[in-house]
Amino acid sequence: MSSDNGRPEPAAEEPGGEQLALIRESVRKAKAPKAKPRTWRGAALARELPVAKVLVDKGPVHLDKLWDYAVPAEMDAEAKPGVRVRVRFGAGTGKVREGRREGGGLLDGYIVERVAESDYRGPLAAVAQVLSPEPVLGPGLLALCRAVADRYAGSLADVLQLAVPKRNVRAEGEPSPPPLPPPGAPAAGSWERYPAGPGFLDALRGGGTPRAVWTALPGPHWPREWAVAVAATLASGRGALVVVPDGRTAARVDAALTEVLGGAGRHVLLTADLGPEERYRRWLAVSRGSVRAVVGTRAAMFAPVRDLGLVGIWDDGDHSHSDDHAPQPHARDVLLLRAVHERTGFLLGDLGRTVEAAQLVENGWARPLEADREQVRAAAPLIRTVDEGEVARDAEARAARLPTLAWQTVRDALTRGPVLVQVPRRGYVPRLACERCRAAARCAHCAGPLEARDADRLACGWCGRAETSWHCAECGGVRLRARIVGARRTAEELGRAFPAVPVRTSGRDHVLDRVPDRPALVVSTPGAEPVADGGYAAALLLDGWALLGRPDLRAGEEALRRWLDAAALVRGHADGGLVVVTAEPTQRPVQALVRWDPAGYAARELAERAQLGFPPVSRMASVAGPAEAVDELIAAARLPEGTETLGPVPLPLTEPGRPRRPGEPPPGEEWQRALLRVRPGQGSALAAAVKAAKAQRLARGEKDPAVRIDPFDIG
DNA sequence: AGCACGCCGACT
DNA sequence: GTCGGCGTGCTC
Repeated sequence: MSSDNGRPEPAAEEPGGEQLALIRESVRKAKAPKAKPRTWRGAALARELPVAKVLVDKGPVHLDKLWDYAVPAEMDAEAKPGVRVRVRFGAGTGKVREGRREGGGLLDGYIVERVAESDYRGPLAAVAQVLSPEPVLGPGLLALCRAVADRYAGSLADVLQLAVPKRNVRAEGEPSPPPLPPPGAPAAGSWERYPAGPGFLDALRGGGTPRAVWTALPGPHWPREWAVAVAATLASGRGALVVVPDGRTAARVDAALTEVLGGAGRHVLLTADLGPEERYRRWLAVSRGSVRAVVGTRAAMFAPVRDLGLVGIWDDGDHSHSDDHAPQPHARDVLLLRAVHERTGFLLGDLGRTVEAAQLVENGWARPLEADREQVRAAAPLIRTVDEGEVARDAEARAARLPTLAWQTVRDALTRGPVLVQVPRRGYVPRLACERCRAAARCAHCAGPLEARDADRLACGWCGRAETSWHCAECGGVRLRARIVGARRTAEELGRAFPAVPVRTSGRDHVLDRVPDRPALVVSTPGAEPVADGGYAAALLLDGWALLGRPDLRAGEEALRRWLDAAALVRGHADGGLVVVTAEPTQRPVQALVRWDPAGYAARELAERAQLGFPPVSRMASVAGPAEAVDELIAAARLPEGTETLGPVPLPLTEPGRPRRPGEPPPGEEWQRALLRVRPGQGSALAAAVKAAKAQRLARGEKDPAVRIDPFDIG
């Protein structure tokens, strides 16, 4: 019964599509293009609801609407809402010539709805084929995808490609296991360490929808705490979804869930490294309601969990939470949308705190879920700082390239266990800073970051204005210093210094998961730190200035995040854990680390962003493309009143050979980028205006600039 | 994206 | 007079 062939041979064997195509052709022959809709009545159409509203999933963006197709009677049973279909699209009108088949190419899509009548004034083509009877796009998932598309000024089709996995015939053919009954309520366990912890769990267990920003205590307990929160939600008869930045973390939470839920039947792990087939198998288990708890990486944010009671995200500052496919939705935002639309609880957990999380707390949408100061002090290691200036003055340190305190700390700690050494990755471009107070140099007009254009010319990276008489807004200084990325400290160097101790490395290429509880030096780049089974005895966080000097609005936040992540792997103060960070002790992120006060840091940062008109308080859209395209899009958009346009400024050329990231010019093309900035509360109006302008331009077949809402990687 | 239709210049 | 340029617009 295969119907996939390109040969239009025996009409009898080809159900539906061909037959209706013929009918339609005869209609066209019989009468002029317009009028006479429904002449195809009498064909073998479904008796009830013979019209399918179809969402075409590939092809040009402006097809971002529903199209009506006729449902042949043979397909009636299978052509349910949510199933994948193929339809003929385009160019159908004129091809009456003999010897050629009518209709344009076959496009994939989904049936969104079955209705009784079409309001399209013309003959309907038929659904060409139901690809599979599996309803993969339910009403909830569709509504979510629509909301995400609007939020990001993107097309529904683009979002669907992120949300619905590719079909796999084998996985789809298998039944999913029957659902297990909800588990019993778990004990609060280490959640007791947070005053509001047990109450949060009680609310979940009781069917409530609590919302919290959770600042996790350093140490190894948070994966299990996630598992307990999920179990409490399952106990209420609802589902739960937790999104984490990477597969390593997902595996840790998955293991904790298996433990807490007493087996693997009630939850699934959804990560990219499963491969398409297994991933689809698990996704189907969720979609079919046989599993109601999901932990996974960012694509799992769309998982169609039935009767969702809790959405969670861990470490929302990690860049992996932002999808790199258009329209680049961020897991935090998608889960926020789900929490609102699906009326669920919300838990954002982090060792630190992003400015966005601080905003959720500040505007009262979520409650802080934090431990008392004494708990924090006991769980966190002791933090010592070594000033860069001190390193320079200390002759011994300069020779050894490590300050004395760091040497002593390592030597001492190595008698008690492994020592972690965090070394920034190379390739960070430092930004310009005041020589006296080291505040970032910002544009006097729009507060964008100043950049050195060539030899001595300064210009703003946002609005492009030249700066000829810069002076520091903080201290009045007039001299800038451009910092240079220093040499990377290598594992070999440390190996020579401590010949008796094994040296392990973990970085982009080889990421270690765990290291045993034995003396060893573990050299790692930020984000790749292995977990030490008994906690590290100490950690060195080297070259802090390289993290702090990044030309990014989030440099401080990001540096603090990297440090907290590494320091959280070190034994607590009570167990002798010690961290040495080489960075200016006067810098705010450094002070926040020493006090272990990420919430305070984020609150201050948020206040400052508000004052300077930075995201996330102000909302922004970035528009990048060829100069005319950018200008035209902005001119055509009916932007909310008071929208500021910064730029356009030329973007750096893409070096050939390097994989191109979205929003970057193709090699050889010169692109401009403008930033649109609106006041708080106008973010969705901005997205809607840009989306409308994009659609309008695309309808005329013009090249569309790359639009990004809330870009986080700007100056 | 394709592929129509549609309204102005070089040609038999 | 006709053929044909590719500039707008539609595709169920």
